[in-house]
Amino acid sequence: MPRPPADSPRKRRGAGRVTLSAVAERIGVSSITVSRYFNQPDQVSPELRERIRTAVEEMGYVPNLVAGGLASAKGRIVGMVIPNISGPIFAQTIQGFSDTLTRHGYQLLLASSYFSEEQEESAVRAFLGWSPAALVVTSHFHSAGTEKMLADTDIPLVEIWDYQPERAPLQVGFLHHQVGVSAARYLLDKGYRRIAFVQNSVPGDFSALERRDGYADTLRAAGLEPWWFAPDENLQPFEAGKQAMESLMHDSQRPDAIIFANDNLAAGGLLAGRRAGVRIPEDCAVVGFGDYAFAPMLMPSLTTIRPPARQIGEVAAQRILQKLGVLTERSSDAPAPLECELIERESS
Amino acid sequence: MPRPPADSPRKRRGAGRVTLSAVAERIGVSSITVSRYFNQPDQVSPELRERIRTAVEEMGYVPNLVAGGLASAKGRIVGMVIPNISGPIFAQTIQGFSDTLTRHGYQLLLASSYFSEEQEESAVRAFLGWSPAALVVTSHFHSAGTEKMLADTDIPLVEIWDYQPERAPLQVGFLHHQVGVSAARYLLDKGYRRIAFVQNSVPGDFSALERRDGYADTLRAAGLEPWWFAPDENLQPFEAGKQAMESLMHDSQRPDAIIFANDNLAAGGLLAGRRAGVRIPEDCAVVGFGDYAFAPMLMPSLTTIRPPARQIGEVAAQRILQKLGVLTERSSDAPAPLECELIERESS
DNA sequence: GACGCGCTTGTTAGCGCTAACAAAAACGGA
DNA sequence: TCCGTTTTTGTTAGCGCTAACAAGCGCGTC
Repeated sequence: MPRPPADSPRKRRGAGRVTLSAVAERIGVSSITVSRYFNQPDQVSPELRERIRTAVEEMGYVPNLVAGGLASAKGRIVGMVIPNISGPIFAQTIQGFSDTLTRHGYQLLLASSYFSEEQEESAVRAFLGWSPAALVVTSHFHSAGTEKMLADTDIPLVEIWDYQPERAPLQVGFLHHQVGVSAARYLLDKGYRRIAFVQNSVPGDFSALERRDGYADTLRAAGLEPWWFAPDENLQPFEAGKQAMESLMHDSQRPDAIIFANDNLAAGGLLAGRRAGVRIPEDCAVVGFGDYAFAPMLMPSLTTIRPPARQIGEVAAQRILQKLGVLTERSSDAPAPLECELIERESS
Repeated sequence: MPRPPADSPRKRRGAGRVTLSAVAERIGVSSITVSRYFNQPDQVSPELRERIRTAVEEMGYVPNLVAGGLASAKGRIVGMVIPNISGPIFAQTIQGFSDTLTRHGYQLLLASSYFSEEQEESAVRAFLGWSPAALVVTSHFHSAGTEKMLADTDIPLVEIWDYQPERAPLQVGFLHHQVGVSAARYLLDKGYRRIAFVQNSVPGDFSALERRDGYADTLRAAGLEPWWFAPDENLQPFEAGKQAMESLMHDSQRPDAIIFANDNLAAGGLLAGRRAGVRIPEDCAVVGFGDYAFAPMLMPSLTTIRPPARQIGEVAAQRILQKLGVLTERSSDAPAPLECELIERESS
């Protein structure tokens, strides 16, 4: 069904669109009344409301949010910059965020940064041009330009994924360091002593390093020496995990447990281990991070730490809606880090 | 770092923002010249360009895209409505779409429909309010209201995921029916004869039904009787897959191969089969759809059909950019369905 | 009956930018 | 040198909507 070309006696600009004043004229009221019908319906008498509703429907009027945004200097749009969209975790965060926002009539403007500060900066700049009602960025690492832009504006900001007490009011996330601590402590409690860590192969993912540091601190506190393996940067996570497992199994200090920076790595590790005849968890326990969809499907199923991925999105949206006055603040909303959960399965 | 409150002698509206005319005034030109600097730089002399560049940087000017969009009646924003964001396949499509768009200076406005025509309609309505440069919707099933809105506007439209020859110019997707045919023919060629199909448990996902029909047609053409199992609608796909496998294994007509409507179902089937002592593929072959990330990690690894998920997003974006005149059409761009690939692994 | 109050509707003046048209400046060839 | 053409810059008039203020109206109160 091809669209017709622009209408022939075409107007100079904005051709063809049904406007607010057209609706108003049709039923003989002023345009501001129709505007109120959409924005503050209680201020319009029920009788008029009904007439407007009918006219809007008949004429197929769709409010021009661009014009509305310009006039009121606040559009019902929220920008979100996230490292990637298709990652199993961030996708859930986006979904939770989008669902909560949409329920309250806000729209989501999305861009991905691939952990690059430059891409983040250009996304933030573009978003600011839309005068969004709020902005969401991932983590607390930003370029100087981004920081400046964000500081120069009054637009509410939320940082997700990480959590830092000193920036608490604007953060919705969890303590990555604590994740490393939990994983290490869990393995120590089970009696493992030669515990290695496998880093993420994605450059720029600083939160993975914080998890590693949590692991390292915990081992040192127990009088043990932490050590980690860094896979080649150009490898896909699954391949990187295989490489790590193969390498660690040939280490003179062969570990009896491995913490992987994420489940993709761990899945690769599991496979490489199985191929090399390593019994898991008897010879070597494995713990991942992320609780990706496949974690319970693996063989053996994967012990992992589940981040509150969807919850982060939902809470971030709630926080924003509160700042905008759409949601009234609930009493128990003192900023606090969200909780991760250790899911124990067969691999440990 | 708390934001300061609005500046004290606050202006009535749009307080504090650096405007185009402020930049123009600063260097003593008219505002249209600065506007041209951003939109048609070649029309501005190099010397002025340089002065403007400096002023923009010093003043931290960020173009107001809302105002620009209103004035020119075309914003550099593209709306996309997709069933869900966190599904393993659609996430890749979104990523490919977003990446391609962003490279050309367009922004992505995203909403999810959860296969609901009503939610799709309200998303489309909201998007239209932003006068997007183009719109992307999933599949060709829309409510009457959606169809009407889309027909009443000149905004370029692309339908992704499905492909129908009769609507080809606006579709970017593949033939779901063909997927069912491929899977069935593949199994027939390998000598399987009692081939069952397991439906998706998500209501509204019509494309899964088309895959089933492709399977059924192929079996009938081979003189065999197709039959399928429909899991309970409230079950998660993984659980639904288990239920299906358990049920089919107790069927008097026990199948020697099963095609699952997607990989999540298949993964559940694999697990249930293993638990029940069914040898895969010796007792029963399994084929999925989607090539989700975990397909190669399962035990046994899963034979599946890989849809061109990311490619759909990229091609949709290219198609749009061509319609907008941003990308010049390449010769070989006659509309055609994209190709799926059968990935043979251990489960068959 | 005058007054105050709340409710509903209207008037005016932009929001910040760009399309269309217009004019001035630079250039080039006979 | 002059005129036509191209390049560069400016003027004007909105895009469609809403903030702020204003005004009309009905009602109850003293």
